Amino acid sequence: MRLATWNVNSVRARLPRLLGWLAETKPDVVCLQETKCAAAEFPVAEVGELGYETAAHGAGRWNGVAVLSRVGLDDVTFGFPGEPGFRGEPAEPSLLDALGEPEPPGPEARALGATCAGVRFWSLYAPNGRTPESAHYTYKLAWFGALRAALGAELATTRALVACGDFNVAPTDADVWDPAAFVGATHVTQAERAALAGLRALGLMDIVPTPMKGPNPFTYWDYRAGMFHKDMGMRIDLVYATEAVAGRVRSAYVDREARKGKGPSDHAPIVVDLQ
DNA sequence: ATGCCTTATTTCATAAGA
Repeated sequence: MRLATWNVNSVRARLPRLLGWLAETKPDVVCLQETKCAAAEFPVAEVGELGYETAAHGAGRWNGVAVLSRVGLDDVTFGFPGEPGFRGEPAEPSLLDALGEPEPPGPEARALGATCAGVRFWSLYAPNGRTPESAHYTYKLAWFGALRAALGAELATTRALVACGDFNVAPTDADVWDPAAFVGATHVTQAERAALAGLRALGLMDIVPTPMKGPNPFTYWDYRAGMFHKDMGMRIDLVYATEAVAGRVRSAYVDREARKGKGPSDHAPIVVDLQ
């Protein structure tokens, strides 16, 4: 079985490239992030022509996740139990606050679970966090905490599970092009890395992909200033798998070819082949 | 060679990304 994860940065803007990549790479299961469209707007028919079923979770211009599968797609779950929403700083006290307990914000479209060929998949798009001082950072850590609890509950009864996607955390200093450039920034803080360690403590293993070129298994390069061409990137897209899956891994690579050329996503796909 | 930011939207400007 061939599985993949890819932050496509808009599935509709990326559709020609996504279809070409699917036809060439022929993954069996694909977890997509930042689809940036409502579920009803997802190009289900187009990927269907290539043999894929779709489960899509999205609410418009931000976020959005999906799973494509040509080996079955069952038990689809939109979001996870306890998933928090974002609560920003209110500009002024709202009328609702004055009336009592404010309504908690609903979760964003950042997680979708599905079972394909006997493997439980989670396509995940972690909050960015913006800066360590931001309410978005607090939200990011809360989201990871709830994710850990939800995955832990599933793992009580599930042996084969893959939680993959854009985690928006670089696991180590080797996973950014220049650690000095990230001092005081999000994606590299101790608390974010501890959140990843919490997931690994559930029994999930980090399937580190092989780079196609150079020493760094980066998966993201900013669009600006020729960052890709200088390999000034980050490894923030991760594949976390239980032993039952990790033990079947024959190879894993970052498809940097998909980051080249006209109109790429700023993330490259990770492709994993299982026995 | 791989090439210097892109996306969707309340669109000719903005928020967000990481």
